[in-house]
Amino acid sequence: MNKHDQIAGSLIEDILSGRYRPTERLPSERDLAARFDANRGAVREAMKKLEQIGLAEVQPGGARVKQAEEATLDVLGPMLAQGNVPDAQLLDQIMLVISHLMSLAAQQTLEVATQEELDHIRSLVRPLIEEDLDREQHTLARFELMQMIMLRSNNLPLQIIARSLFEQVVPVTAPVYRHIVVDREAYRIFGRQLDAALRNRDQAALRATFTEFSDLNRRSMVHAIDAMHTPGQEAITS
Amino acid sequence: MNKHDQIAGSLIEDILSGRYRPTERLPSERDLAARFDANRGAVREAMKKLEQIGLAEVQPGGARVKQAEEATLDVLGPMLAQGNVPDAQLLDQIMLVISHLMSLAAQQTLEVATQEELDHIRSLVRPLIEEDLDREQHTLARFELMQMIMLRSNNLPLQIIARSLFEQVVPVTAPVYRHIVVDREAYRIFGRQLDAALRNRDQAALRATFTEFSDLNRRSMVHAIDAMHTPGQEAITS
DNA sequence: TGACCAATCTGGTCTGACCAAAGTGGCCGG
DNA sequence: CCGGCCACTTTGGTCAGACCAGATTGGTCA
Repeated sequence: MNKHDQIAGSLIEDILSGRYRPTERLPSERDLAARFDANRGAVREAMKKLEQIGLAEVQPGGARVKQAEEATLDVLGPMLAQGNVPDAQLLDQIMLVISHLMSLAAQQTLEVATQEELDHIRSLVRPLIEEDLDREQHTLARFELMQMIMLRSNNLPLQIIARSLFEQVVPVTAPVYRHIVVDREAYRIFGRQLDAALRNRDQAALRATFTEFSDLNRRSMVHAIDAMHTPGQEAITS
Repeated sequence: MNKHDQIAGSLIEDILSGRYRPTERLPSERDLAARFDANRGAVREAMKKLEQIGLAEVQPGGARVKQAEEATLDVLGPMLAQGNVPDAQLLDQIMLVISHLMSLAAQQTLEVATQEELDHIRSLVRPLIEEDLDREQHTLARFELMQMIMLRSNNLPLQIIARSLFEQVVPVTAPVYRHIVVDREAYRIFGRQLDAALRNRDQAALRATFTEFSDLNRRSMVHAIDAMHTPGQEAITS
């Protein structure tokens, strides 16, 4: 791995775990270079990364630690990655936000999308209702549906936020997916409601349904993580 | 100004204005260094910034331009700053998202905040109802109220997203504020509804009211920008 | 014509140096 | 003994030059 990524990762972990506290000064770049047996340039790259994430503020005279509330979205990934199992509460918060953004996107889509585009979206809903997809296919179909709705909302900020959140969440949740139980029947019901709302161009119904749809994703995810905390018989194969 | 910020700014403008198109290769760092009469290190810093914003992808072999949909939230600021007057549609989209996030935050706050915290929030609503604030004070009071609700929602991702969006919006909208007409009476009405919803811990009412509250902010902002497009002097009708 | 290969170009990294500004501690005057 | 001032040290910021590994490219040869 890159040396500056190692350094950044180590510093991020130090900060998130509380070994360096907000407003505290970080060691000087030269000291860090010595500690990590690295070039000062490598340390500077690492500090740049910390600054980008929003965990540190680098100024002539020294760098200071900032608190998570002042950070950027990029801090969520490292925060989730702390510990063996992703933090369920934080993940729940993220997915709650995603859920509401999806709902907003659906509403926007209904406002601006052409009939053809709506029909295309409905064609993405159909497999969730009719076909008997395995877990992977089902997950893929859900993602595709959400992506398309985001795209058709034609709302750039919305798209960017949603994608950024997904990028933070996906890497840490990927290993969780094998623990997720897909409630196909629930998705079928929501699929039918979604389809009807799209067909009738019913904003209120669409919003409500989509909120439930996203919440279903959310609950099953958080549920799977809780299950990982209390491992059952499923041994993790290497 | 920093040389690498100049370079980054110039490149960002080039990309956003379409002089470099997505998937196109950017000139090599050495070429850019020559063009801007700068050190390659400075160019590299600039490229790091482009990468952070998400407008370029730097790889061994060359850097390529990415499209805005693949960028990060940080791209919104530069996008808004393009042109003399902020893009009204983009700003409207951002504030629509903010509006919904605020509504979500209000709902969350109602769920998790203590009675004392709720009372504190109500005390922030009161000036909007009772006192006769000038434009600046009124704006400040609104900001303070929104910040507090975000804080009390106790939802880190929500706080981060909202703050990030504000950071993108505030610099470009600051000069707009003098054109904003504050509809105090409308705010009074919403203030009373907000206060009632907080007092009764009425989630539905709070969400609905807060959506309207945020939408009022949104509309007045977009309206002010439209006004800037057609300056007051009734010179020539095109 | 198509596959292969070598020259070249690219970003990635390192070294070492100098500068301006912020932080530090000692010194001097009150 | 205390407080303000000043010089010194440390810090990040910037630059120049060099080398490396991998990607790109264009020519060559089968």
